[in-house]
Amino acid sequence: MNLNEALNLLKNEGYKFTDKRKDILEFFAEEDGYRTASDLWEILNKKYPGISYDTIYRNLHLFHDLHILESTELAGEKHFRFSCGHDHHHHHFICNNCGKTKSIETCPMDFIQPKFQGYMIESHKFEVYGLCPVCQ
Amino acid sequence: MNLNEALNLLKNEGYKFTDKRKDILEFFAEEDGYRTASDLWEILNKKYPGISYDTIYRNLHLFHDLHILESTELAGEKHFRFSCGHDHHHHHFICNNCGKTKSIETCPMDFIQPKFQGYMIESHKFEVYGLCPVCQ
DNA sequence: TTGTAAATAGGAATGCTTACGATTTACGAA
DNA sequence: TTCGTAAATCGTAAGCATTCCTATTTACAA
Repeated sequence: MNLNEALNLLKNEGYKFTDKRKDILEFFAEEDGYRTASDLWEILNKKYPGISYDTIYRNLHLFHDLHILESTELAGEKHFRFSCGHDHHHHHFICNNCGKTKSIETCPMDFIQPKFQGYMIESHKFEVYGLCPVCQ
Repeated sequence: MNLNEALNLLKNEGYKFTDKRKDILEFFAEEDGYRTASDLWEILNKKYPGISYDTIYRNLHLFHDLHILESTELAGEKHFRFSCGHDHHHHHFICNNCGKTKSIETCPMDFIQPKFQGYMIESHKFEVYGLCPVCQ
């Protein structure tokens, strides 16, 4: 997923193209890490003073539903990042300081699946937290 | 960790012994899964009508700090369970319906640690979600 | 039995998120 | 290009989990 793919997906699904949606997608396309709704609001409010939180959250959910963004919960707050898992399943290391991520290609489910006979597995979460080389 | 160990730990650390603390610990000792603050409030309010949420949260945090309870975040809400990780590190399968858990002894960090040269790993989260045999 | 710090009650405040009526806007059709 | 309409946004209120605060009560040691 990149910026153009996301813009095309929006158009193909029949959603309207607005400056704010473009700027939201550009924001996430430029970031390589998890960001919160208020991170996004801080940036957009410079260009669109008084932008509604409704607009922020509505579009975050829309983009998430369209799989343009993926999300995770960190410290009780939802965080979003540009989706990078369209072509292959993987997990993330997430820097506790800057929010930037590093892909982890190994999926622990490959090792433990056999141990869950009788259980219906619906999803899983594997994330590693710490400090990236830059933030140490 | 069991109920008596928890009660002794409380006493040894100099905390006062109250009926509410006893009942909170008994609640978690009887449950074998993750429960929320309001789950707990629902139960305690029967015996102590009007019990303050302050009491609930203050004690949940106390017990968590004392490692009597462990916690995780599910669907935007903090969940707590009696700690079972004192003697050995492990992860959990968590039933999406009843909250009950099953231990996972395999830790994915054993496989991926070498791939993080230059990164300072501080913590990790691995949880599997689905339906337990009873809830299917 | 009493003194005191700890614990609790009751309720207000906070922070993130969602909801909603009124207004504006994107965009296809005329 | 203009117009009509559904979609998008605004401004603000409400919801929910959680935290905070002060007055009151309680556990427990002296």
